[in-house]
Amino acid sequence: MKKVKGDTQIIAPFQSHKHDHEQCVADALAAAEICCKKEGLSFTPLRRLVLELVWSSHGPIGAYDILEKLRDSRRNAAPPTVYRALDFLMEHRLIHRIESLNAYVGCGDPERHHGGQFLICRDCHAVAELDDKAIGRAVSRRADALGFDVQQQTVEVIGLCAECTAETSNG
Amino acid sequence: MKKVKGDTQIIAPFQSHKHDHEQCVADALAAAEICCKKEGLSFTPLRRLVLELVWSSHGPIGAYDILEKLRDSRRNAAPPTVYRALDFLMEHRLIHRIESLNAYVGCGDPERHHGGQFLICRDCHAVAELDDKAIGRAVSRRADALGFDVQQQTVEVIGLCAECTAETSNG
DNA sequence: ATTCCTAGTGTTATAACATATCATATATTC
DNA sequence: GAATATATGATATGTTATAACACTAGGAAT
Ligand SMILES: [Zn+2]
Ligand SMILES: [Zn+2]
Ligand SMILES: [Zn+2]
Ligand SMILES: [Zn+2]
Repeated sequence: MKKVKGDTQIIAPFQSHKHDHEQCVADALAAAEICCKKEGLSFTPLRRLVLELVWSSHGPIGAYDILEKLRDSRRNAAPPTVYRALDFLMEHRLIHRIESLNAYVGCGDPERHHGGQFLICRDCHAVAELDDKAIGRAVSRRADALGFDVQQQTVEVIGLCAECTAETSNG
Repeated sequence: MKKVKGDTQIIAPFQSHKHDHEQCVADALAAAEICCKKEGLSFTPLRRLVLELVWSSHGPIGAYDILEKLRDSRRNAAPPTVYRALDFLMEHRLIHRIESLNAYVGCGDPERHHGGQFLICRDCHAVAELDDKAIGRAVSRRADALGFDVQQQTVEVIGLCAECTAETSNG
């Protein structure tokens, strides 16, 4: 996933179905290393491995799917093993949780603080991560009008990505 | 819950902590009766009771909490009893599911088609249901720009409602 | 009226997701 | 190196949701 400097609205775009995902994973891990070093966090092998598994998935992945893969290298991993790593990664914004799927996805830009806005393809499970100011503002405006003090936003949009739409209509 | 004709943006506003909730429940059940009759749906006693339990709760309520209350009158109710009723109610838009809470809440206007946008108070668990065009447009605009075909939106905002904010700051 | 079908519910079991608790190991700090 | 804090191991349990099959009541078709 490549950052697009200057465009503060798209944290992570949809990737072509054929892109080099190995590179995405490598980049994300490198970014996480830097991020953790900068904040003095202990990015242990276990946490690193869980992050790698999350990124390796083609889309949001469930905790128990992570667990299953994790057991390839850590035979006695148990649910808490995974959930503790996920908690760490979420706390430090290296991953996000997709509430509507009970699943986790790598964050496209851990260094920037942002709420989660996601477009999720029902077909290929690709995810685009946004930090769309217009959406945020629209929410804030309505909340303000009602005297509501916003603490956390969840915006998850399910649908079909451009590639899948094309493939479907070409059939 | 009173409908505000002319304002198409707020499906169901926050209610005062002291409002007559019995009346909300009664109104909602009456609306559901009409809605089901109009569409030729069988609004059975079980489904009616589950809807009543959802509405009776002060905020979003979990399936197993519904189950527990349901057992007061239906001793051998089991999870499928509840989930089947919830499925029916959701399919016909009489309730919504709050993804971020794994909980269910009565719909403030079942006759109008709308996506779910919710403000949820962390303190008193009150929920305001919106159909804010500005939010919807902001999402659509960004989705269109990415060639994404939106099928379903989840917008759930956690925070503090006006009354709770006031109570908190007053001490 | 008998047969057939369907929608709704009952019943049991299990899948899927998440946390509590206590023990052990491994780093940091002094 | 002892004390402390952090991380992980291990076991059990809690919470949310669905699968699978049986039974019933009521309407349509013959
Ligand atoms: Zn990729
Ligand atoms: Zn797709
Ligand atoms: Zn509604
Ligand atoms: Zn409140």
